[in-house]
Amino acid sequence: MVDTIDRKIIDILKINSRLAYAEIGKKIFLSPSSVRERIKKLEDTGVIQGYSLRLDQALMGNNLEVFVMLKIFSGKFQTALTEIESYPEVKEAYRITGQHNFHIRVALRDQLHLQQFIDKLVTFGEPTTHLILSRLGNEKTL
Amino acid sequence: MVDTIDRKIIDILKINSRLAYAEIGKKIFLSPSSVRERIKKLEDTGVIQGYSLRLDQALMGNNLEVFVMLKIFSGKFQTALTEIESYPEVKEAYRITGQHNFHIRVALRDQLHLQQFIDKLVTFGEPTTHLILSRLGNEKTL
DNA sequence: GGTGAAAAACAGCACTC
DNA sequence: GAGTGCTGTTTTTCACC
Repeated sequence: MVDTIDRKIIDILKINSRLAYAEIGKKIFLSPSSVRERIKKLEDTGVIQGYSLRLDQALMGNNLEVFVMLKIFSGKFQTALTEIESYPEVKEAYRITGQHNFHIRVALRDQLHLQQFIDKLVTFGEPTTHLILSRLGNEKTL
Repeated sequence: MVDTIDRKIIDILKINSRLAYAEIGKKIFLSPSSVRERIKKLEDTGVIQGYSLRLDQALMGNNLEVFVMLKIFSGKFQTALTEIESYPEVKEAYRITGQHNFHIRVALRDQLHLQQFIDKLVTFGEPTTHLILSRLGNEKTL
């Protein structure tokens, strides 16, 4: 379903999804229209779910990035789901196996903001927080 | 530095970074050239670090996604850094505070692939693995 | 998968406020 | 400094081979 050429295109789009089809074509020796058709097919079949961007959270005014693992209180699962989805601070959220039910990455302005955020979480679960010191290799995908 | 209009543009690009400047302009009542100028400035100042895409890892042939927390053996820190960066299975990697030194998200084909991956990690650290059951709200940013 | 032509989008710059 | 309009160039989008 996803062949070698598709993978090459995807690898290029990972690094820069705004590249012109013609530019992508040059790299893999394919005409712009063929590149476009393949990308369209990848979109239609759902392999490519969308196009996003990498941001510098510090320059966005968020000087604090943390992971929060959440152990949800019994009966609060649905609440947790809706709440987590609604917070703009949450950049990624996953349901996971293990001691905790959710794993989220959060971008915050400062310690006070973190405190306020934690205060919201404790109403439906028990959070464990880890600070993010740095991110490795910034050219990967979602 | 990043004002309200910039934030609106960023929010639009988060959802679809391939939108034309004219389309973005329509949404926020700004001319295409102004949108273009603002985006260029955001790129130049480093707020926007690049453009990427959201993939369906299952459709990419990776039916297993996991988080791995790594406690690096003493003296193996530099090795860990280089190794982690080099694995194509690693989709995101962070240095964090707490019991573990690294937190990585990994996409794998199957259980065997996971086993082989873990085998590589144990040479420089102690891994703790959590399966990812699902991802919430797929329209967020890196 | 490629080609070619029309339509759209982009990049650069001069101009206004 | 920020926004707009204009212009040449590039890219996209088709129908068709």
